[in-house]
Amino acid sequence: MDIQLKRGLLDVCVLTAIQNEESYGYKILKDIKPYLEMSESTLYTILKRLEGANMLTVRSAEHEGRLRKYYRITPKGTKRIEEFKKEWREVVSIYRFITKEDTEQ
Amino acid sequence: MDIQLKRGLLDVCVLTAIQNEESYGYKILKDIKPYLEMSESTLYTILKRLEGANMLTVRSAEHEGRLRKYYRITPKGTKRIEEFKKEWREVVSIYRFITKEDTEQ
DNA sequence: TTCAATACTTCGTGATACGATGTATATCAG
DNA sequence: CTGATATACATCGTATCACGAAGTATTGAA
Repeated sequence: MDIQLKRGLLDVCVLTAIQNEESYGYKILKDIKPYLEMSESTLYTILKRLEGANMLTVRSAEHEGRLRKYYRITPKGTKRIEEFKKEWREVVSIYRFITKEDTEQ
Repeated sequence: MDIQLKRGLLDVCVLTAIQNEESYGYKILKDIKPYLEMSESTLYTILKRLEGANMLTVRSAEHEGRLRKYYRITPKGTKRIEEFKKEWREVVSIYRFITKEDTEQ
């Protein structure tokens, strides 16, 4: 899938993945992959960014000898998802513009 | 509208605007604006990029004392639009992932 | 012991949208 | 005549960002 087209979806996908219960990097990646290909470096970059924007909080915990960082969504993160849904209407109207102009169908 | 969300739509919008008949920068901008806010510098950057990618061709012509550059779509440009439409299905499936996870509705 | 899976990190790079700024002409109101 | 607005295109610098590459470290199965 075209990178540019992904860009507006990545952040919201990550927030969605931790929306109902806290999760950790590796699991988030697995959960998202069936819908959207995302590399590890991309995910951890996004998690840092979302943390910086106060859209999620982090806690570290040890799980079977390995470090895990659990991410939990904040109200600001939830708000971000809601805003995305509102903007989606605009996206659909742009999609209609693109398909409407196609007289060849 | 969020810049990131725009990114995958801009190129295709511009191609759509010249899909049925050749057009020029200023007119393309006006045609697209009702659907999607785009600055002049962005448009001309995109037109250059699409020209470099052989998705459109350019011819210069004088119109009432002013220079105009007319842009015409190429088969490669048309193909780009078609590919976008195919990718759209993936985008919709991602949108469903985002809304489906929302148990609060 | 070698490999895959789990788990997170950092660095560098290329792509790109956009604001700011500039050039130039036509038109129209005052 | 003057100033503002619309038309029309161009360039530069910057900030954002996705990603590949490479690295660290543990567990468990072949």
